[in-house]
Amino acid sequence: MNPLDDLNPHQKNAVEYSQGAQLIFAGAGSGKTKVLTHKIAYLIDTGAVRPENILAVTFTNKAAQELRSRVEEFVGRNAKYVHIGTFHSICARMLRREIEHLGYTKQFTIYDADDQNRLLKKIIDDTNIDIGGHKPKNILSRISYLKSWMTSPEEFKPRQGYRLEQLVKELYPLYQNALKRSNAVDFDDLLLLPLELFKQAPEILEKYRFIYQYILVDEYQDTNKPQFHIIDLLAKKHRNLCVVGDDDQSIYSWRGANIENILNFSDNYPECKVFKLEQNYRSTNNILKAASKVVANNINRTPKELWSRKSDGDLIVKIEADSDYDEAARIAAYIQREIITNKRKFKDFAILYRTNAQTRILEEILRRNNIPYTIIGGVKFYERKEIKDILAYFNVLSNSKDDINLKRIINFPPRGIGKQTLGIVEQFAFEKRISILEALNHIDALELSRRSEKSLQSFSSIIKRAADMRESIAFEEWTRVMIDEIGVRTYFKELGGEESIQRLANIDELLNDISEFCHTEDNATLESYLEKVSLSTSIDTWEDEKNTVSLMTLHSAKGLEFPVVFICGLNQGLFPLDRDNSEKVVEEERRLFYVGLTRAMEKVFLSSAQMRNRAGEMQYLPDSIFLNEIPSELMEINPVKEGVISCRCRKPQKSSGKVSFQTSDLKDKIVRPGSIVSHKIFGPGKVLDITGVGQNAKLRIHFRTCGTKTIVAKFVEVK
DNA sequence: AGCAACTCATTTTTT
DNA sequence: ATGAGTTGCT
Repeated sequence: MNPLDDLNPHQKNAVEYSQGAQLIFAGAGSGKTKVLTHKIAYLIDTGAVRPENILAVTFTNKAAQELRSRVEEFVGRNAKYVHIGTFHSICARMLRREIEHLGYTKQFTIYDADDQNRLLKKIIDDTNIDIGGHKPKNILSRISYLKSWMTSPEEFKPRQGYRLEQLVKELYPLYQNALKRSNAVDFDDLLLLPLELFKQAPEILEKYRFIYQYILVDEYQDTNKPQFHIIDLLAKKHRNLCVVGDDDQSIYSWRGANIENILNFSDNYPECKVFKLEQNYRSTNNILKAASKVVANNINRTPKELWSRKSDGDLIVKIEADSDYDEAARIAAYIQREIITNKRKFKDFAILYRTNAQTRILEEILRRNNIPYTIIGGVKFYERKEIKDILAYFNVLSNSKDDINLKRIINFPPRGIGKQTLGIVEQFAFEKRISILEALNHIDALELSRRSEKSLQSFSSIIKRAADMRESIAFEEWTRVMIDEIGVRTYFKELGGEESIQRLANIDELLNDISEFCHTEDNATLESYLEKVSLSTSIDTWEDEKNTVSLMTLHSAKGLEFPVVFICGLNQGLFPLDRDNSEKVVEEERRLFYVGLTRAMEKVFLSSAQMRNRAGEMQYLPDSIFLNEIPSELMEINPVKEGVISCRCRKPQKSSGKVSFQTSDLKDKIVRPGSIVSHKIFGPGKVLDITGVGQNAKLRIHFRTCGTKTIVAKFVEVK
C-alpha cells in the first residue's frame, strides 16, 4: 500500500509535509497514529530519510510496539531500524552507552518508587533528620516534581514556615548524592542526565543529532521541561521535527508536563507549519457532542471543532446509584444486558475510574457476576515482593554498588543475617567508603560472632558463584541456575500455604517472561532485561485480544479505545478529585473526563453514587459538576429500573477460571462456633466462640496441639 | 532472629 | 477497609 492512500485531505497534507518543523493538532480519534505511521512510511518510501535516521517518541511502550508493527506493514523489515520508543526507554538506551562521561558505570540501576523510598529512608535514618510526621513518599514526590522542572538542589528556595519544603531542601541533595554513590538513577534522572551529557560532551550531542535526523513526537501536550529540551537540542540542527498532540488531552501536569510546550511550539520553531485534524473516526456523534460541550468549558485551550460522519448513536446513559456497591452492581448488570441484547463481548467494555482505590468494589462485584476482567495498573507484576526480591539479586549482580537492592536480599531467604550483623557491615562499608557488597570481601576485618560470619560468608559465596557463572553460561540458563542457587523455591515450598503456592507460580511466570524475552530480543542480557523490567508498565503488558472487561484509571486509558466505556465515581470530590480547587486543577480534571468520554466508540455510561465508603467512613457526595456540562438531551437516566438490576443480591460464586495474575482471591469465609479452622502455626482447631465481625473478628479456638487460644479471624483458614 | 498481632494513618493520577 | 510500621513474644 502507498503511504498516501487511505487518508483524508488533512491527514494527507500532514503526511506529505516533510520539510522542517511541523505541529499537528490531532483531536481525539482523528487518526493520529495513522498519520504518524503513514508519515514514517512516507519518509522511508520516498527515500527522503533512512529508517535508522528516524526517531519516533511515543508515550508508552505499547504505543511504540503498535507504531512499529504498523510501519512494518508498509516498509517491511526496514521498520526494524527506525528508532521508536518512549522518552524514558530512548534515554536509558543512550545512557547505557554514554553514561561513563558522567561518572556512573554502564551497569547503573534504574530505581523504581520502592527503591527510591528505601534509599530516602536510609538517608533519613543515617542522618537522624527529624521528618516530624511528613512521609518519605511525599518528600520524594516533591523532589521528583522539582526535578521535572529542572530545579537543582541549590536553586530550590523553600518557603519560610513550610516544614516539608525545608526537609526537601535538606534531603534533595543528599538523595541525589546517594543515588550517584549507588550507581543508580531514578526516572527523572533518565531525562536529566542526557541533558547533562549533551552539555558536558557536545560531541555526543553531535553524534545523536547525526543519527536522529528526523524526529517525531507523539502526545506532545504531555511532555515536560527536560523532554522539551532533549527534543529541542536534538532537532535544532536539522529542524526536522514533527510534534503531534492535543492540548485538550493534557493530563499530566502534576508530574511536570507543560502544556505550554505545545501551545508555544511556534515561538521556538517560527517556521513551523500547523496542521489540524478535526474529523473524528472513533465515536458516534452523541458521544462527540457531549465531549466537545464538556471540554469547551475550559478557558486555556486552542479552539477546535471535532466532527464525525457517524450517526448519532445511542444516548449517553447516566447511572444514578445509591452506593458504591450499587454502582458496581448496576455496571455489572448493564454489561450483562449489553452482551445479551447487543451481542457484545467482554472485551468490548472498559470501566474507567479516577483513583485505583475504586477497583476493589468493582472487582468484587464483577467476580460475583462471573464477568471476567483484567485490571490494568494497581500492583504490577514486577512489583510483587517475591519478584522484586529475585530481581534484586539480578540488580546486585549487575551493579555491585547497589546497596538498596543488596539490603533487600542479604537476608532473603532468611539466612540469619539480622539487624545487628547488617549494622556492623554497613558501618564498616560507610567508614571505608565502599559498598556493602565490597565490604563482604573483608569479613575477617569485622568483629562478628562465628555464626554471623558464617552467614555472611554463605551469602557472599552465592553472589560470587553467580558472578562467575555469568561468564560461562547464557543469560536464560543463568537465571534458572540462579533461582536454584538462591533457594527461593525451596524456601517457599517449605513455608507452605496458599500464599506460597501463588508466589511459586509467580516465580515460574517470571522465568517464562525471561525466556520469552530471550527468544524475542536479539541480544538478551541481564542488563537489557532489567531495563525492560524497570521501564515496563501495566499497559505495556496488557493483552488486548483477551476476552475480558478492562478496568483502569482514566490516566491509563489515554490512547486506547473501546466500543463501550463506563466512567464511574462521577461524584464531586472524587471526580473532579479535590485537593485544592483552583481553576487550573479543575481544567485538568475536565480534560481527564474528556479523555474518558472520547475513548468510547459506541456507548458511554456515566455513574455516580450518593454514598461512598471513603477511607473507611461513609460519605455523601453530590453529583460531579461535569455531569451538568453534558446537555440533558444527550443523556438518559437509569433507563433500566431497579427490579431488573438485581445482581448484587446474587450469592458469591467461584470465579469462572483464571482471570489474571493481578486478580486476588475473594475471601468468602463463613465461620461460626463449631467450625473447623486451620492456623499456620497451631494447625487445625475448633472455633468455640466469636467476638466481632469480618476479618478482624476475634475467634476463641481450641487447638489439638496447644489448647485454647484467641486468634484474629484473618489469620486462620476455614476448612 | 523471626514471626504474630497490634496501632495508626491513609486514598491521585505514573514514566 | 487495608497496609505499613512497630511491638512484643518465643
